[in-house]
Formats: sequence, C-alpha cells, structure tokens
Amino acid sequence: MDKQLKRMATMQRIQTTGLEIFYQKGYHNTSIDDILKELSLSKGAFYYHFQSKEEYFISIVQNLLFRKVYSSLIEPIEGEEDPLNKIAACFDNALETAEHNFLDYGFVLSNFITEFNGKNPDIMNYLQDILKVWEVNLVTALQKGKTDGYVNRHIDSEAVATYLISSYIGIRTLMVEGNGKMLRYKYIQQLRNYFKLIEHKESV
Amino acid sequence: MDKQLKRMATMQRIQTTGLEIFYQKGYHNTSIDDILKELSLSKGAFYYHFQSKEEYFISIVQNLLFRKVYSSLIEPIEGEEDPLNKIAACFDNALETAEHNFLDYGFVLSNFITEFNGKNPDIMNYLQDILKVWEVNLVTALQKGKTDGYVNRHIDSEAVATYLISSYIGIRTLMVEGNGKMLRYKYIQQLRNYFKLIEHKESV
DNA sequence: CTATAAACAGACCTATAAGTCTGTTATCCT
DNA sequence: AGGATAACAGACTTATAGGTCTGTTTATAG
Repeated sequence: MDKQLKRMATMQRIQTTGLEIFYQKGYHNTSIDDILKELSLSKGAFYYHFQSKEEYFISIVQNLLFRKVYSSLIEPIEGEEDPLNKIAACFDNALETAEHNFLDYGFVLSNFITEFNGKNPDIMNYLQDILKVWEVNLVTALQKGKTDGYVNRHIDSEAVATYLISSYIGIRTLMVEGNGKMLRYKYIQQLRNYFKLIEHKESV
Repeated sequence: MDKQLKRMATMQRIQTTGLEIFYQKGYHNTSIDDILKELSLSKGAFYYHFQSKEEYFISIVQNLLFRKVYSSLIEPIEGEEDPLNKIAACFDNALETAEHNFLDYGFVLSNFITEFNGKNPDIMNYLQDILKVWEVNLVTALQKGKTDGYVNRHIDSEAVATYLISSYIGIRTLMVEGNGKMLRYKYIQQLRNYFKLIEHKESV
C-alpha cells in the first residue's frame, strides 16, 4: 500500500476505535493498550503516530467527534421548512439510534464534558467549541423560522436553544438506564408540547 | 472521646470529604490518598473503617448523596401550594447555588451516572434508585396539583416529570462552562414558559 | 492501674498504565 | 537490487493507586 495512505489508514483506524472505546468506558478508564488490543497493534505503532494519549484524544475530538455531532444534530436542522418540525424530527431520530443500542452510553459530547470539567481546561475548550457550534446553529434556525413565519417572533431564540440543548443532554443521560423506548416517547411528546408555545400564532 | 462517637465522627469525616472530592474529580480520578491527605489520616484508618473503595463509595451514595438530592430537589416540592410554582422555585434555588460556585462541577448525581454507566451495574442501581425517588415525587406532586386545580388534568404527569428531570440534568451540565448566571436566567424563563401549557386552564 | 481491644500510622506489596527505546519488517527511491 | 527511511513490534522503565500487614497509640473495662 502507498505509504501516505497506509499512514492515514492506520491513524484513522486508531482514532475510530479509540472514540468507540472512550465513549463506552470513558477517557481515564480506557488504557492505550485496551485500544491497541482491539486493533492488534503495538505501543510502537501508536506512539509513532501520536505524541501522547492527550494529543491523541484531542485529535479525535476535533475530527471524529465534531463530525459525529455535526452530522447527527446540526446538519439535519438546516433547510427551508419549519425549523421546529425539523428539530423535533432530528431529536427523535437521534434518540431512536440511542434507543436501539443494546447498552447505551449516553450523549458522547456531554459525557466527555462531565469527565473533563475541572480537570483539563484545554480539552474542555475543544468540547465547548462543539457545543457552541450546535447552539449557534439552533439559534440561527429559530431566527430564520421567525422571518419565515414558522416561529413566534416574541420568543427568546437563545433561551429556547439553551433549553433544547439542556433537555436533550438530560434525556440522553436518563436513557442509559435502559428504558429507552418509553423515555423517548415521553420526551418527544413533551418537546412537541413545548413547541406549541414557540410556534407562530395566527391570532395575537 | 467516647469510642462509638469517635468511630462515627471519623467515618462521617471520611465520607463527607470523599463526596466533595469525588464530586470535583470523579470517582476513578480520585485516589484514597487524595482524600486521606485532605483529612491528615492514614491508609490504616481508612481500611479500618471501610472494606474497599467501592464499598466506601456506595456508603456515601446511600447516605450523603441521597440526603443531598432529597433536601435540595425533593423536599422543597412537597406542600399544599401550586406544585408548578414550587418546582420552578426549587429549580431556581438549586441553580442559584450552582451559579455561585467558583468552579462548578455539575449535578453530582448525573455526573456519577455518566461515570459508572456500563462499568459498575451495582453502583448504577444505587444511583438510579435516587433518580427514581425524585421522579416518583415529581409525579405525585403533579397529580396532587391536578386534584387541587393547579395543574391541567390532561397532561401526562410521568412525561412531564421526565422532561423536567431531563432539562435539569442538562442545564446543570451546561453550567459547568462558567456562564451560570445567564444560563440560569434563560433556563428558568423557558421553564416557566413551558409551565404555561401544564397549568390549569379556566377556559376549555 | 493495667490488660485488652479499638483506632490509627505508615511501610510495603502488587497491578496497571503511560511513555521510552531498541530492534525488526515493509515500502520507496534511485 | 539495495540502501534509506517509514511503519511497526514488544520488552522495559517509571509512577500511581488499591490494598495488606505489622506496629503503635488511645480509650475503656475490671
């Protein structure tokens, strides 16, 4: 195989498997050997490609984790239609995926935020950056919804975005207990309920 | 000092300090020595009172953690008045405490749930038990609110309780980033907004 | 007052995990 | 083809942390 390709392929493999295991067991509770065992690779290979466990993790956050959050929670809410419907559908879809996990480990991003808070400000910043992108996109979608006549002009878009993110983080944390189907149903029901206040009213 | 009292006092001290540090640094990232250093105690003292780190942590969860959650989130919502107002005031009060932490570490209970999920089913059960008590009490308060004419009879109390817990867990996770004051304001604003749909309507 | 057991001190053992280093295999360039 | 270097293997080093064990102090009972 071409050297450049081989290099990239190996790095990708190490990163992808790393994210999976970090997600399942947490960063501190996962050893480099755990990951290498899964890949049948050696310490030599790992430290040839990455300087340290931390630098390695940051590369995962900036690449794989960001893309994962973006494709599942941010990209789906872009578009011309009613943003409230798109958000509800997007959340429902994300929860459906979680529901079908045999053993669910929660929302990757918030898990890491919980784990690194107060311990590693550097990594925290990278994680908060992803949150920020999500929030900005939600606010943008809501504002556009106002001009397009889907969303009530009097609501505070930033507050709604914060409330949405909060509830999503929370329900994903709750879903780890196992009763995913029921929790998802209840959550989406109340989310749509909440949206009744947010959507545009014909009559003042 | 009396032996029994001394024993209890020492155990209490070890547990109290343990919860503080576990909360700040997480269970796996906290060593027994970290806690003992803070207390100027020795390994001998610790293992005289507790069998293992795990058994020790479980005793903290069942005693201190449960009481902490109960007194801050469950007890305040009991009473005869409008449950929605009590819940909002209770949440606001809890967030105010969090807001004034110099460095906030999130919601203790959900932090531990995130940390132990998929790793220690035993501890997970004890944590889930506390969540369950909270949920049951919220549902009870809402149901009582229906009979007392404060809460809309057509709402699904269990779904509302789930949604409330979700949003609270989420906002506490978000607040670790530091901008607590603003987040608290936004959250409570939207919570009260949400309650408009839940409260009893005079007109059908 | 003293024997006895509780309460505690701290050196020690052991396992784990991050990171290093030297040696080996695979790939590329000329 | 063959030297050079990238890519990887795996033994080794070092630090940390859970837990043990033996010895010492302190309090209570008789």
